[in-house]
Order: sequence, then structure tokens, then C-alpha cells
Amino acid sequence: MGYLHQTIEPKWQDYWIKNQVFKTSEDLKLPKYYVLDMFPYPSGSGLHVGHALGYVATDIVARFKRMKGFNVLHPMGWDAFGLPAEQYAIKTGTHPKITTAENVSNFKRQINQLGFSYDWSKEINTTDPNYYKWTQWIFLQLYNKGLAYEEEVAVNWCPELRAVLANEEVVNGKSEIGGHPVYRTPMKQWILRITEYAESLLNGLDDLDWPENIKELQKNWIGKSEGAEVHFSVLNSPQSLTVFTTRPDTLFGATYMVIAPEHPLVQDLTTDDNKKDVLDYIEKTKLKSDFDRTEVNKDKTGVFTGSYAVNPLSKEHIPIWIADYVLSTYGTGAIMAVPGHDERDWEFAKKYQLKILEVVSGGDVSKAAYITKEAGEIVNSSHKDTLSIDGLTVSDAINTVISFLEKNRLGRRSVNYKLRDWLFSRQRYWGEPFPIMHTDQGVSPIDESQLPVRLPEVDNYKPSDDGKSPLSTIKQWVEIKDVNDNIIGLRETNTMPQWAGSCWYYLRFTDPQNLQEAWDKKAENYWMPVDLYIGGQEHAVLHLLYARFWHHVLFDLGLVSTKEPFQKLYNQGMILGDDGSKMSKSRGNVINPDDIIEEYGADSMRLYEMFMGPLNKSKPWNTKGLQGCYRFINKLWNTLVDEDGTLSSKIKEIQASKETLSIHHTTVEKVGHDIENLHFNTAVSQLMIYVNHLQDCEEISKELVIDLCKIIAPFIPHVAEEIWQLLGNTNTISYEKWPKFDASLTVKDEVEVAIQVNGKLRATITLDIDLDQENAVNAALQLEKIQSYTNNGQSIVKTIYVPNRLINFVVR
RNA sequence: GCCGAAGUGGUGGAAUUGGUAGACACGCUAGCUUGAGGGGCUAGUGGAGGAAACUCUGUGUGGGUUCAAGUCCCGCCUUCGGCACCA
Repeated sequence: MGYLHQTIEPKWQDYWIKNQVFKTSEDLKLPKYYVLDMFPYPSGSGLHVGHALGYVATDIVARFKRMKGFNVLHPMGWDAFGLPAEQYAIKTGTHPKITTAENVSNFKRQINQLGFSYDWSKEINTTDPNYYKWTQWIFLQLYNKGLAYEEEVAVNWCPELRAVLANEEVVNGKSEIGGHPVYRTPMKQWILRITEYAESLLNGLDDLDWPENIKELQKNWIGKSEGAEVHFSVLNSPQSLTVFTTRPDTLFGATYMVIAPEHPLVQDLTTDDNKKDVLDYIEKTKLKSDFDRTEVNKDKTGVFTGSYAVNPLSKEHIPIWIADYVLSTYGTGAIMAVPGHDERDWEFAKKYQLKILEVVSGGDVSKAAYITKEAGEIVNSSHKDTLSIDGLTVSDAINTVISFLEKNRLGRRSVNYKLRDWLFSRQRYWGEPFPIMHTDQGVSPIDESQLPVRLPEVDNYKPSDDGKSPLSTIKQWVEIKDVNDNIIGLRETNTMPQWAGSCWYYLRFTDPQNLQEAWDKKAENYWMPVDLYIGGQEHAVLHLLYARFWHHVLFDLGLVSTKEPFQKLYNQGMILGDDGSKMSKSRGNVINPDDIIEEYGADSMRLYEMFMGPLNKSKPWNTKGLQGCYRFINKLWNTLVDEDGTLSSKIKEIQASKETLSIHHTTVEKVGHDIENLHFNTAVSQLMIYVNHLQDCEEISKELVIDLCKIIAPFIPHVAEEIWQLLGNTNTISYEKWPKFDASLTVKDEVEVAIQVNGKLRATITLDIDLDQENAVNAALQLEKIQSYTNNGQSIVKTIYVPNRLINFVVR
């Protein structure tokens, strides 16, 4: 007789909601724990089992921490601005608001039937004017701090989507969504000066309890490199060229220079003889797509300007070239080329027969660039009028050269970042409007008292053909008039990207209904930082970097109390289809949680997702495995509950056996420890071991059942509540104290010890716990098996005894 | 190319500071139960050999350290993720 999940689960879900069981306490004196999921975009296809994985994990932690006496903040909300609802609106004319509301209610239904313990009184939605009012407010704080500016930039315009994409949304020259071609077009855009926070964002990583690989990804994305700026004077010209290099030690080996085709001095440096070739080259470069230009293995191309620069150390006259392998957006857009010690320069020099000079010994620069920094010494690097660094190591030479450059005003120590400023505007309807007005005098922010700048109704969601936002077509919204009906300014018609709302939602959760402020300082101070943040690895860089950026700014403005928002981060892995590939509609391997819950119940699904394997690994779905968990719950139920639905008659007020007590306390200890460390799979297996044992017991101590009920509650809360009730309780189990475990009771009297001969297992023996070496070894030597190895004319040269583990005889 | 993560039975995966590899499940095999199906229960299950006791072998691969290596060190192979001309 199985348990009736279809009755039990809705019963307790209703109970939890009706009694507001999971409403967060307002008592700010309690120890707090803030456990957060990356809130979802409520898509039309609904929740799938992969989403649930992270939510189950955080729910278990939240329930566990409540039982450990913490005041737990565990909220859920909706990142509801975004392209799919807008695309749907373009196709069908349905307002994104309507689509969003429908999707949210479906998501919420699905989430609730999984038995999660969210405090729904804290639900937020980024598209709610009461929410985006404060998104706009934070933008104004950034603007006032000089971190938001407008600029005409070449943007990634995708005609198919009719949208401008961020660099991050373009993959290999195609849109990330849909894979449509993307072109570079100049447009006026809002940009956030995230580069100003590059160092801060890099340093902040050190103290975070994040997976190392995520920290590494962010570090690489920020891409700090240390080196020097070096000025090169140009022959017969008042101009000079400044380059950035990480290898000032190789300055003597700089035998030519390259500037990017977009470099501002291209015109000045091109001599009349070379004008035609240069113009041709630049024309050709313009026609190349981004994809072609960043193709690594392509042939390098370039053209000579006709001008020469002077190497500041060797005093050599070196030719200045133009080539598109130099990026205008990194460093100064110009480089000193050291073909002897840089692969790209070497390749280019070979192709155009430029001079290759060895300045670090150890390689053969006629065959390949020698880029090793650790070995070799500087050679061919001295000049009577400047300095000699011959014989120095690379790192000494770097410092010597920088000092020389600084003393002689030829350059300076310098740092560069790969990180670019953040393109922050989109030509879309379904996003936060900017609180910005354009007047004859320029840009002016909307007064904070006028927020929110509401998203107006619009007839047509399509952007205009020239790429302007659909908002630009609404005259009465765009034109801001004074009381006399004079136009005093025009509204900004771009909207913010989807990242905006998720940059600070975790702060809003601390005080979601506040109409006066974005958050109350007391609430923020109490709840922040987020103690545990679980979400997918796909947000490793963008969301997590952007949110950290805003948070750092807010911290500098004194608006938040912690420098970093997310203390501990953990990534749940993907759940693949049962064929081992990514779940997708086209493969037909999608598992719908609704079906699973219908057939096996939410508790089974929760338990299975935790049992599948380590939380952070990808693993294939297997319905058979799920059935195993369903069987386990039934076994548990049938062990504790009789056929008639009352508590099992085996459960009595008795003293449990020593063996049972040992397993019990081991389980209490292991489950608690494993939850703390997010090792849910091993916690579940320990529970299985315990229940397998109880199943074989003739009678079961009621005292232990009470504690067992508590430790299964985070995993399978519906069953736990039901049994808790059968035990005679009338309250919820959710706030019961987590059982204490007694380490002394986990210890057994006897242990099985391995007996090895020369490291090979030959026998096992049961010994008293903590037996001394002499007795243990003697007992082992009595074994017939062992004697056959020791009495054959061989002698024991060494004996290793690891108490309670093994004995190893080394025999020769 | 660079950076990061990972390779353990037929499958998902366990394995404190190096100390009985394969816990716990799935699957499979046999038996019991049932009118059948389903379900439940019992036993077995890394591979090879053997009737059995047992023996050999075994954590991607080749070395090394050690009484002892899935675990530590060095080299290589494969898979996945990220970056990709960043000077």
C-alpha cells in the first residue's frame, strides 16, 4: 500500500499558504540567513526539471536553516522584461504585460506544487512600476556619479531581430538568440563606465566563497595586464605615438610599429606616396565583418604608411604600418612590434619581410618567436646614449626599462584591462525607460520625484526601420511639455537591457514593498550579504559582474553596507535528457515536472534530483532512478505507517538497540553536515541506509522516529509533515529544532579491520574498537590465511597498524 | 592556442588527513508472493578463471614516491566549459 502523494501534497501546500508558515520574521535580533535563487525569466514553456534542481537545493538549505534557528530570507521573483515577450507581441499584438502575467502565474503554480518554502509576501517583478521606479533611481545615482554617459558608437545592429545587441550577445558575428547576422552601425547609446570599477571588481573576488573557476572566468573577462606606456616620436613630424606593452624589456627589439586602421593619426602618418594603398586597405577593412576580423587563423594583412618612428632606446628608425590585427579598442590602438618575441608580430614580419631582432636569448628567432619569460637573458640591448640591459633577466629588465622611461619622460608604468564599458541601452519596448530628457542644452536627468517614468502603451511593438525604439513613435510621450504646452525636452526613447532589473533585485527582496525608498537601510544592513546564491553557470560573467558593479557603486555611495553582494555562490549543473544530450523540444527529451509530480509526487522529484549526483555536475535524467526514490519514500512510509493509515504499531516507547542508535546518530550528523556542504546526494543515500535498517527492525523507538521525521523534512517536506501529524503533533514541523547528535553513540564496539600482506588484502578480522597494536597484531597472526604467508620461510620485516582500519605485514 | 573542470562497474554515482575501491540507487539474473499485469520480498551482481575454497586483475594512459595510491608528484590522451590577434 503506497502513500497517497496526490492527497498529502496539496494538503500541506494549502496549509503552508493558509497559515503563512514561511513568512519571514521581522525580528531583526535573530541570526539571519539569506538564501537566494537566481530569479527566472518566466518563459512561456514553463518550468523544467533543470530549473527545479537549484530551487530544490536552496529550499532544503532554507528549511534546514530554519530548523537550526535562523531567521531565513528565501524569496522568489520574476525577471520579466526581455525579448521573448516582446517578440511574441510583435507577432501577435498581445501586450507583453499580458503574456508576462500568464507566464508568471504558470511558473508560480509549478513552483508551489514542488513544495518550496518561499515567502510569497516578498515576491517582486522587474516590470512592476513600483520596482522599476527604483531601477531608474539607481541609474540616476550612476549618472550623477559620472558613470553613465551617452556616445555615438558602432553598435551590433541585427536587422532580423531589429535590435541592437551587446557584445556579449553576439557570438561569432551572429546573434546569440536565433543566430542572425549582426552588422556594425553607429548609433547614439548609453554606456556605463564599468571600466572605472575594473580594479575594484577584480580585488573583490579575493574574499568571496565562489567556485574558483567562476572567479577565474571573471578575472579573465576583466583581463588585467600590467606593463608600460611608451612614447615614440615620429620622424619629420610633430606627432608622437604612444603604445602599451607588457614587455618593455624587449623595447630594443621593437623593429616596427603598427597602428589600428581606426587610429586617429592614420591620416597624419600616411605619406602622399602611400595614400592610395592606405585608403584601399582601410576601405577593405571596413567591409570585413567582425567575424572575419577576429578570425584567429586568418592571414595577417597590413600596409606601410610611409612614416618612421624612432625607437626611444635603440634610436633606430622603424617603419610604421597599419594592420587590422591591432585592435583600436584595446590599449592605445597602436603597438610596438617585437617580432623576435611576439608570435603575431613574428608572423607579420615574416610576411612583409620586416627586421626580426633577438633581444632575449634562449630561442631561435629565425624559426619562431621566443616568448618565454622565465629563462634566458637580455641580449643586443644597449646603446651608448640610452642604457644597457644586456645580461638582465626579463623581470629585472622590465623594471629597469620602466624606470628609465619614467625618468626621461618617455613613458610610464601602466595597467590595461580587457573589460570594456557596458553598452546599456536597447532599442526595444519591453524594458525600463531611462529617466532622461534631451533638451537644447543637452542631456538632463528626470527629477527623482517624477519617478517612475512609466512605460507607455504603444500600438506597434516593432522598432522603426532605422533601428529606433518603438517608444520614439509615441509623440505625446516623447515630448515633455511645461504648463503652457511648450516643449521643454524630449524623452530618451531607448530602454535598459534585461540585465538592469537583475542587478539589484536581491536588495529589493530585503524590503520589497517599500514605496518611499529602494530599500530600508536597517533591513538591508540586517539581511545583506546574500549568504548563499545558487544559479546556473551561464551567468558566471555577465549577470554576476554587472550586479557586482552596481553593488560596488552603491557601496561607495554609502547606500549598502557590504562591498560584495553574494558571499557564497554555487552553480547547479545541468540536467540532461535521458539520452545524455541537452534537453530541448526539438530532441523531444524534455521532462515536464507537472507529469512527474502527477505520477510520483513532488517529494519524489525533489529527492531524486538531489540523489542524482553532485549538485554542480551535469547528469542525465533517468525516470527509473526517480522510481527508485519513489520506492524509497513508500518504504519509509510503510515502515512508519500501518495499512490503516495510523502510526505503525512497531513504533513504541522503547530504548533503541545500540546498533540502531549508532546508525541514527551517524545519519543525523551526516545529513546535517552534508546539507551545510551542499552534498545532498550523499545525505539522501545515508537516509536510505537508515531506513533500510529500520525496515528490518521488529520494533522502532518512537524517540528516534521523531528525529528521523525532522531530518527528512528538508528533503521531502510533505511526507514529513504528514508523519509528524501522525506522531500526534498539531503544529508544522518547519520550525522544530534540528536534532542533536551524540558522537559517542555513533561509535561501535567492534570494527572490521583489513589485514594486508605486502599491501594486498588477504583477510579481514573483527576487533574491539581502539584495540592496542600488540593485541591486534597477535590476533591477525593467528589467522590461518595470514600464517600461510608468514610461515613459508619468510619473515615479517615491518608491521603497520592503523587502528580501526588495517594491519599491513611487510614480508620478505 | 590559452585558461578552467572532469575521466571510477552495464548506468547515475560513493570513498575523512594516502589506509578493505565500487557505499547508496538504477539495471540485470534467480527464487518467493500474486488470477495475470504491476507491485512487494529474498539472494546474487566490476572483469577473468574455478564446482567451491580461492587466485589473478581492476579507478583514462605511461612513469614515479610509499609498507600502502582512485587520492600525492611528473609526462601524455580524451571529453566538457570559457576566452579567443587584448600587444
